[in-house]
Amino acid sequence: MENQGAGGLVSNAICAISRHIRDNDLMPGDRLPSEASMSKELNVSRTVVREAFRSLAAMRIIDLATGKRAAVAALDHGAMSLMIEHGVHTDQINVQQIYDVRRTIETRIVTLAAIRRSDSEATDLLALAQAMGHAVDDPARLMELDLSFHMLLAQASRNPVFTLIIGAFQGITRQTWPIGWKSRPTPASRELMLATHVDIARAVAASDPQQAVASMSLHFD
Amino acid sequence: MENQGAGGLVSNAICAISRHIRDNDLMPGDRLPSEASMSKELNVSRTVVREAFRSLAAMRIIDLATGKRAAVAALDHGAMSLMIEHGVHTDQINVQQIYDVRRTIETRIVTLAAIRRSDSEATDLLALAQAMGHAVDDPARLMELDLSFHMLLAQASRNPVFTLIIGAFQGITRQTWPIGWKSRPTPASRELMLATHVDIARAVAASDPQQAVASMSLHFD
DNA sequence: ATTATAAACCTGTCATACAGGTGTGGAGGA
DNA sequence: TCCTCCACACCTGTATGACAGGTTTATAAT
Repeated sequence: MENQGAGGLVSNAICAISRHIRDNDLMPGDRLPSEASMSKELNVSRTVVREAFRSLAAMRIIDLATGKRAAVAALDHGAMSLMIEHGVHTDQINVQQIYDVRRTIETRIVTLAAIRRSDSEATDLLALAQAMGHAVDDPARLMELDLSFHMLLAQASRNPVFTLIIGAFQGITRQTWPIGWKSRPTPASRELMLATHVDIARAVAASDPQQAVASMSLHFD
Repeated sequence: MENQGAGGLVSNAICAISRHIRDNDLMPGDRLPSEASMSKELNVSRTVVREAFRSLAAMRIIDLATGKRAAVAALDHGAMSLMIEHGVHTDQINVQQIYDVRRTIETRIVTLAAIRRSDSEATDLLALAQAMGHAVDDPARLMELDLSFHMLLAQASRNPVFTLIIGAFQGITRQTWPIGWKSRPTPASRELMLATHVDIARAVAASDPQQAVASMSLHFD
């Protein structure tokens, strides 16, 4: 992929495994060679192969499980979530910047979702928005519903990259959401926030992109 | 971070190291404990600690170097790039979808860049756009200039998350750019594409967000 | 005080061993 | 012939010990 003959044996092994996936057109779920056969093929110790596998697993490119052989992984935002959290904790990213990205992306997402959503997504979205209204007194639950709402919206956009990015923000959002909630102390402002979600869901269900964007803008103010 | 008492010793170690970074407020460049001391503290073998370090290094959360102790890493898109490439190679993402995300994001980027760009960024951007004009016959070089152009634009937006995401697309773009270039065979259409970049650079230099967005839209058509 | 050198420390890699999870094929029964 | 169950082969997870080479630090010599 990038390092070929240098950079340490582990890097080489990572490249070799990645190449193996590409060259054999492996799809998610397909299994890779065992550590032993890999180490024989590359003429390195099992240690090296193991560390390579671990590295790919950390990036969620492959799945590891004891006893079973490694398998190609499906798209997953877990690793990206950790990376974003790291950036925030080390003051390289601030929450406001993430908010700006989310606004940019979710504006596009909601447009696509209004056009491409399936019927079941429309109903689920509405159900989530309404469930949020019933969880005003349970912040933890409310937060999870909020996260699910935006995640489902992203899925409805039918663009996995959007889903990936929104998912990548979940980790840090879980840690900062309560702060935002506390900054909205009056019942009126809280009701407004919940109403916004219902509006978005309704606009998406009605396949009305413009109304959806308008509601989303409100949500981010 | 997430797994506490379960999921394998390596996961535990990863969490412990992450926590160590957060609890001690380590900043990029700060060094972590050695593998040996870590393994003693966590009561696991050095093998486990090593695999944990490797995992964090794969996500570019820490930097490893032989002889030196591990250090907290600066934000880097290398890992995300690999993840995106993996998604494309396994048919979980298609290039068109990435294009849509780029368009969405770069439209916002160019607005911010027009507002927040430094003077040197404005000059560099123009220089890059013009250099592209002189490299029409050298596709490889042209591509790299193109990538640098959009990367610099992202940096000028003063939002590292945008920079991160644009950077994450570099890997796959390097593999698909030539295809797009070939689909633009006539000199006229190629000139147009180059002119678009100059237009963007000029609009950003002139601090004219609306013109910048207009030029960017053209670029994506 | 500066510099050269040696010792201490650290990571990269290997070989080996063993516990425990997984999958498969074959033996035996219906 | 087909199904069930089990033992065995295979595989991963973890530990230990060893050694080569790179890095840092402390020491000694100038």
